[in-house]
Amino acid sequence: MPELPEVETVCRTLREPLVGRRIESVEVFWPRTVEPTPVAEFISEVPGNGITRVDRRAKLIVFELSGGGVLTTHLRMTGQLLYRPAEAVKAAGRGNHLRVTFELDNGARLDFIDTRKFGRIRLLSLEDWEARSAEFGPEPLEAEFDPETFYSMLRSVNRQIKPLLLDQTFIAGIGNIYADEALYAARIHPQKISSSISKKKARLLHDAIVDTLSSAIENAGTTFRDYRSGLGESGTNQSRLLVYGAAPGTECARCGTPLRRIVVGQRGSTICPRCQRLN
DNA sequence: CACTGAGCCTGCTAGC
DNA sequence: TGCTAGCAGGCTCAGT
Repeated sequence: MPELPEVETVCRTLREPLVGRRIESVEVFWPRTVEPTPVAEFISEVPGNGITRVDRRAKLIVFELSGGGVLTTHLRMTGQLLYRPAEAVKAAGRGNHLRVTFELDNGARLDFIDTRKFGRIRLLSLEDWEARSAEFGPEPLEAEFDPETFYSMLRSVNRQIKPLLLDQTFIAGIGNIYADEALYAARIHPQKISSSISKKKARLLHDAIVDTLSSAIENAGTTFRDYRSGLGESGTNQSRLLVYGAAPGTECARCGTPLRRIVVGQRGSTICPRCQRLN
């Protein structure tokens, strides 16, 4: 599932080929992908726009358009945003799971492929986008996210730490993979109540979040199955994960205790029962 | 306020 | 072997 490092990688790989291009035409094969904009409106509004910026906010890829609007793309679980150079367009064809395609002024194409159809592409005014963006919590790789701030954020609510990390209005961009990895690195149980986390532990968790996300970006993201960069390449970070996706019976890399799979906030979580204790 | 459950989807897999 | 039921999972919304 694409999280901050995967979305950042897609963003970086698409920026160079897309900025400065113009969208010539759009085809929508699955109408719900562009909800709530009606397909007819999407198709009439988007073409003719130049792409002036490609950025990331939380797990969204944001395309700033020359006409003043913004396209935001959320990949959810299985979405892929692939740049097809002109010479590769023919071979790419329509494929099985192509939901939306943008044809560009250089003959290239930007394809939104999404097996499970959970992904969304939204067309927003700049004002609406700014309002939406303001609902997200801080970006964990920005300077504003410092240990002191994080500690006071944790103290401000009484919630289980893992669902809290997954809450995009609390902190932006973290999903199931990196929540499990960061909590394991900081030796914090996913059900630990946020307000009861010590200042020292809060710093450890802060640093674990930053380190986990940064090194995942350096490794171009985690590819389990569907995730690809904007140019179709797999990531390599999966080989560095210590808990997420571990086979049953896998031993903790630190203490050798068999890892355990539990459910927290309705999501599967892998922990070391010895390193990550509730009390 | 904090948490739970349904719904959105399809591909894979465990179990028969 | 062939089938089906159930699971996975980010996010939103309604309900407790």
